[in-house]
Amino acid sequence: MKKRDYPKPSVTVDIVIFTIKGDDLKVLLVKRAIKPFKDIWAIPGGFVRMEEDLEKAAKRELEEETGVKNVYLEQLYTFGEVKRDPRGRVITVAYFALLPQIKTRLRATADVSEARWFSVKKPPELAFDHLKILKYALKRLRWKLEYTTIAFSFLPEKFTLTQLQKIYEIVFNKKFDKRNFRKKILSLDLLEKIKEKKKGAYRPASLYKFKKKIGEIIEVL
Amino acid sequence: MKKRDYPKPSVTVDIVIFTIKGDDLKVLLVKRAIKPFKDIWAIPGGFVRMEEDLEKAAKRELEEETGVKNVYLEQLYTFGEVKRDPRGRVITVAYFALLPQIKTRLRATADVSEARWFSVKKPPELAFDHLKILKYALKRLRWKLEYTTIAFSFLPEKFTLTQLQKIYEIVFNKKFDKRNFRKKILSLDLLEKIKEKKKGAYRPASLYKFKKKIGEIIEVL
DNA sequence: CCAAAAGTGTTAGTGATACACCCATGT
DNA sequence: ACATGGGTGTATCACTAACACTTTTGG
Repeated sequence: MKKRDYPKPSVTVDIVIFTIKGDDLKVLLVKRAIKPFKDIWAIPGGFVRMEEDLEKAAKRELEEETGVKNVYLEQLYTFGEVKRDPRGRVITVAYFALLPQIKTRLRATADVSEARWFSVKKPPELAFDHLKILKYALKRLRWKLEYTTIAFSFLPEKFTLTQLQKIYEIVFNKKFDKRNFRKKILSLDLLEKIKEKKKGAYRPASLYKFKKKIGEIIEVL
Repeated sequence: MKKRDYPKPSVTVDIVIFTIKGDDLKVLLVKRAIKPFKDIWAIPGGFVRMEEDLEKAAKRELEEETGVKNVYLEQLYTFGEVKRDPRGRVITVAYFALLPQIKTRLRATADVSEARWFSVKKPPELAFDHLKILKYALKRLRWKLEYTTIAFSFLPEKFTLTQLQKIYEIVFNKKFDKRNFRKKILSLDLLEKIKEKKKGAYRPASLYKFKKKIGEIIEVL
């Protein structure tokens, strides 16, 4: 039996890409080169192609914007209100991604004149319902950081406990007690101390690495 | 600027509807009356209409199947693999709903020859990737029961602590200690003891009601 | 008075928090 | 020798888990 073709909504994937730079949690935003919301900042995304899985579409967009592969990526929520896009019915499957503190080459594309990292503390005016999406992503990020091991996704392979603690302090925007933090992290038995030490000024810190493979996230509830 | 119309995926909402009957957690399934997967059981759902919000579509489907309104409903996940529907590209936004133990009038529709409650312990063969969706919903249900107050969504307005405990025991498929359970629940200060007692054989149990309005779910982490 | 479910406290162990000083290195 | 971040232990408190008997009612 063949079904008549009813009009269909458009489907996009948008990706809230977080990273940590300096003392700030940053989100990647793009400036729209086309209407609607021309010259307004937005969460990067694009239409889902017919022949590509949703998650693959998200990965493609992520790589197009940042040049980065193999990072933590998770589906966030699907936004499907009728009136959220003035052009017509658009359903957006939002993802969020965490990038380690590496140099990314941000790229402009046909629809986008500029891409930049913004502190989540003071985002610019955002197109569509993207502020809502960003807030939702932040909530989920904090939650995941508390109850899983995704924090490691922000770090390079080798890192110090102080670096790790700083990730938590930045994301939650508060200080933690050094001894308690270390006790708790080490008691989870997720880290391996490696011989190497961090070079640089002052007393060198021990480097650790995550025992599990990259991308393997553990619930530590 | 008008964008050319590219081919678009179809979008459906499917709803995993749970309730508790007797000593079993049940899920509502429908038998498909049309191809593909004709006469195979499936999670109820349907196409999203252009002029209706996603969540509204889910509520409509829910009411069509069960005649019930105002129940707990939450977006679960969006399934968007290319090959998940043999008819072509279909993206499914899955929801899950919890029904109190009430008499529902299950309804057949044009696409559905029958609707029935199945124990989640032994579901029949399911169409499409619906087994995956069901498993995902179960996982989320258990999680939510542990860390929020959705358990009350399974109960009528007035209930006994034993009824509440039984919900937990059924969903987690294990026994809990009566004293510890009561202590914990009561310490959350969510329940109000009401004067009424449960009538029936043996010692009558105190009835309680949830202090918050229906649908108000609280994280109790 | 018997059957059945309701109701109730204490103890031990575990994990969370609060808190301050010495150490290793580079300059 | 000093400035800077690295590294460590203990005591208290709150929460969790284990465990068994008495009470109330209907029949």
